[in-house]
Amino acid sequence: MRQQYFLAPTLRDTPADAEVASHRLMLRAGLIRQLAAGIYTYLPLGYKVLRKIENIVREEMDRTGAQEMLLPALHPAEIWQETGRWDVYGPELMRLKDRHDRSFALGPTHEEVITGLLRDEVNSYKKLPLTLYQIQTKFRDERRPRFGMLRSREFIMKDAYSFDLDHEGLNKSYAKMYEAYHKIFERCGLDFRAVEADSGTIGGTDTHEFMVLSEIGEDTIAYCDACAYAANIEKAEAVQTTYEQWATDPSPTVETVDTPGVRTIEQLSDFLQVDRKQIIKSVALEVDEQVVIALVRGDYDVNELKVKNLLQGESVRLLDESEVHSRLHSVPGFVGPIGLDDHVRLVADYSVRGIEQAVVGANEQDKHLIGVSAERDLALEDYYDLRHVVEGDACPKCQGTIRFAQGIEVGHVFKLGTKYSAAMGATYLDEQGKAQPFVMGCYGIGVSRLLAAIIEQNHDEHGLIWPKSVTPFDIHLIAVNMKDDHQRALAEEVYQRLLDNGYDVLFDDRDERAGVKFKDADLIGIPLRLVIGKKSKERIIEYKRRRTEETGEMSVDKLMAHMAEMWSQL
RNA sequence: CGGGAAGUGGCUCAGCUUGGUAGAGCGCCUCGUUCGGGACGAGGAGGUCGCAGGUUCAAAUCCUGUCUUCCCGACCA
Repeated sequence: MRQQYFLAPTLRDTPADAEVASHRLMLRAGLIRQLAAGIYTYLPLGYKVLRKIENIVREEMDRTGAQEMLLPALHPAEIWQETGRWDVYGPELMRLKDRHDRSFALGPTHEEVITGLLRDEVNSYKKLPLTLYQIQTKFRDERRPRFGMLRSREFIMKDAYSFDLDHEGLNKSYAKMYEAYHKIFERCGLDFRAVEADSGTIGGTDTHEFMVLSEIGEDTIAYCDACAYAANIEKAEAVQTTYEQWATDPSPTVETVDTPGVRTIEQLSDFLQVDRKQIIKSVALEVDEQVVIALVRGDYDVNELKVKNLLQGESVRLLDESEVHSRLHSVPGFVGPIGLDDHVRLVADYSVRGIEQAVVGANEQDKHLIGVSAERDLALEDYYDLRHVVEGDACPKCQGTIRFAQGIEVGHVFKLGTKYSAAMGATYLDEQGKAQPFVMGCYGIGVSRLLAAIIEQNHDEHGLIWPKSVTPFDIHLIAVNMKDDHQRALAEEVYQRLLDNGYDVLFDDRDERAGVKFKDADLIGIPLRLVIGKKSKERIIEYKRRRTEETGEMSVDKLMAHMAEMWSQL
């Protein structure tokens, strides 16, 4: 491609609205332009990379035996109503009406559509297992699109769906995908971890997220410094903490003390001169319709998701201040586990077990209770893992220690089971002629997010640095001075020879000064650069590797041998 | 949805406090000089100052409303 007419408008100044590196560089290097919040145009350069990523995904999917297809992006409301997700999915579902006032949605994911298809088209155990996938534009009306392509409202996703006879089959399909995902992200040149996760609104049991390690990642990963254990912080197991670690003398009787205006654990710890570990934190939640108080030791935080999962609820949220009064008959900042109404469900984290002389809220303005014994005074049936892990926790799998890292979620694999097939009556006939629901898995990769994640891990202060596998061009050929006849002629010759030998070349044939060309080349980040300049009369040209900045010279007559060697070393 | 910031030519921004003529740098076009890390000179094109309403003889500037974008939080595949 000749750069003179190639639409890759580079910017000298950083667009004011771009904060994160990938967004900034994609705009500056001319990969994308923004149309609206979370909605982007892919310019030729950006689209070229995107297609390379798609092809890696496609190759690895095909290798597992999955079949590519394309489902509609526009979905009639009825199919979403069948599974109940028309209501459950909420405002993130982009909805619209046609001229007859019929409701539609722009697909944010395709469980309904694919399950509906299989319900009609596959009826026999003889046709299973089956895995189908597509690479397609998805729509999600994010509350807050941000970080450029990392969280957008219209994005490109690869979604795959497996259909099996039973859970054993699902496990095999899942394992294949899990392995394929590793290959895909390795081929993209990424530093990533597969982590255990919560399944969220898509539903299902087992699930892993694929996280690209990055400081700007929105997810926190808890990983072990000794073994392979890694989990999203929302899911990470907290090891049962034992009584002996913080036991104090047995409690005397419970007393009420005045604590005017003391509302936080920190203030309380200062005010009463007690260790935070001696305070029992009471968090007021609603799980589905049920009011729940979750107890955790004062130096920990409640993981709401764990509370929801313990009670097998569908939703969880904090009660707001007015609800603490109206539904809990307590006072915000002074909520405690003693003297609650019967309808309130009390659950406690392992860390609460055995605390003596504890401090808790009194459910009265400006009052706390002291001298509480968890065993004696709290009517607890049992203790559970309800807290967030913290750095330094013990690993749940080995003797190691938990550390945190930030990650960008680029892939997610779920075992759905029969959640959708049962809801939609999607069944096959087994060998006994009996109808059985498909046992399903679903597997997503945010392809456009992957593009941004690759950039987050592959750039420097000058611009992009493409991994070989996804680079938009193989070689950036620069003629320093297009007005010099020797240089121009040699550049044209080299360009043709590279093309003839199968290299994809961006040829900077613009009538620009050398500095402009070099700056743009650094910004665009093609891994190999060939510069045709002063020594063109001697048929000598220079090369530079973008990533290492290594430079050198070569004779044009040995061009192909050199290129083959340099390319193989990338 | 709560909090904060910002909308002036393609990009980065000044002007607004104290109302009166719309500016700079980069980019773009023409000519000349230059030509290995974002050149220089001269000339030129390009802007209903986000939109609507109000105040005023007069609004980019003051007032009200509204839309959009970004950041933090809440929320979330």
